Amino acid sequence: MPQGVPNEADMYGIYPKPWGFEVSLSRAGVRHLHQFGIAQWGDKEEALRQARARRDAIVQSIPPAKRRVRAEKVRVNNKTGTPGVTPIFRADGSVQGWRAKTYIGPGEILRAYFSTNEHGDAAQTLAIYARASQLDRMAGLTRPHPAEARLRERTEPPRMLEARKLTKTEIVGRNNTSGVPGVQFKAGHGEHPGYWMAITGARNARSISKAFSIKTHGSDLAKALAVAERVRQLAAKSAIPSGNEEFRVSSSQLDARQ
DNA sequence: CCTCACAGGATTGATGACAG
DNA sequence: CTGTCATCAATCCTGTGAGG
Repeated sequence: MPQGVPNEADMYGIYPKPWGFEVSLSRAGVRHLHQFGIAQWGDKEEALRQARARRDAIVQSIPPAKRRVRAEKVRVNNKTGTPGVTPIFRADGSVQGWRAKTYIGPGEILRAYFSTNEHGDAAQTLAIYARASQLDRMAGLTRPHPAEARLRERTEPPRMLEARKLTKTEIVGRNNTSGVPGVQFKAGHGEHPGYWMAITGARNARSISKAFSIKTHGSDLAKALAVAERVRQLAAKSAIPSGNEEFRVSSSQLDARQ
């Protein structure tokens, strides 16, 4: 359908973002927008794969409008009540005739004219019938994008999403120094070597945190204790994730030390 | 500070309306 | 009959604010 400069075929409806990819398709006035962050899906390739799968699912489940339906829609600037049918006026303002015009495709515009001299009041009706006849020549769906039809008519269903989306508490921030979300290093004052700290935010409450001194536990154990504390904090928050490799590894490391 | 949902503006081609 | 302009609707793109 009418559009800006179309994306490359494999990127139809997909827009790269600094943080990942956005899927944005519009059907029947409804915008279908989904975002796939690199942090949530592990890497850029996986985020793009997920975005494509979602895009394909939308394209295959929601076809674009039929061209004929769109052509029959009465627009706000229509003055006759019948799209494609317009009166032709003489210089004195009287109606000279009625015309039906329909755009079928490039280089194929159907036109029919009915003068009031020849047909009288029936000219408008004849033009309306002609318009209906012209619309019978209009087939197919609107083309939102050159690649849309190929994607929609693909026989195989879109690949289902195998990867698990990370929750917010599992996402490792770009500036995270520990590799574990919610666990961070805090420098100590003066000669103190510092701390490993677990911190978890709480909805409608102050965040909870606990520090483990490197001076007391040593760097590795302090970090492991902070990771374990983070797990405990998440459990207390009733949001403990399952099957998270990061936590399993960290917990086993802690177990080996105790 | 980061992610993400949401909103809205810019851009563009298809189409209707209209003038000559 | 033909050309031009206005409008529409979808894609493309950017900004903002909530939540963590």
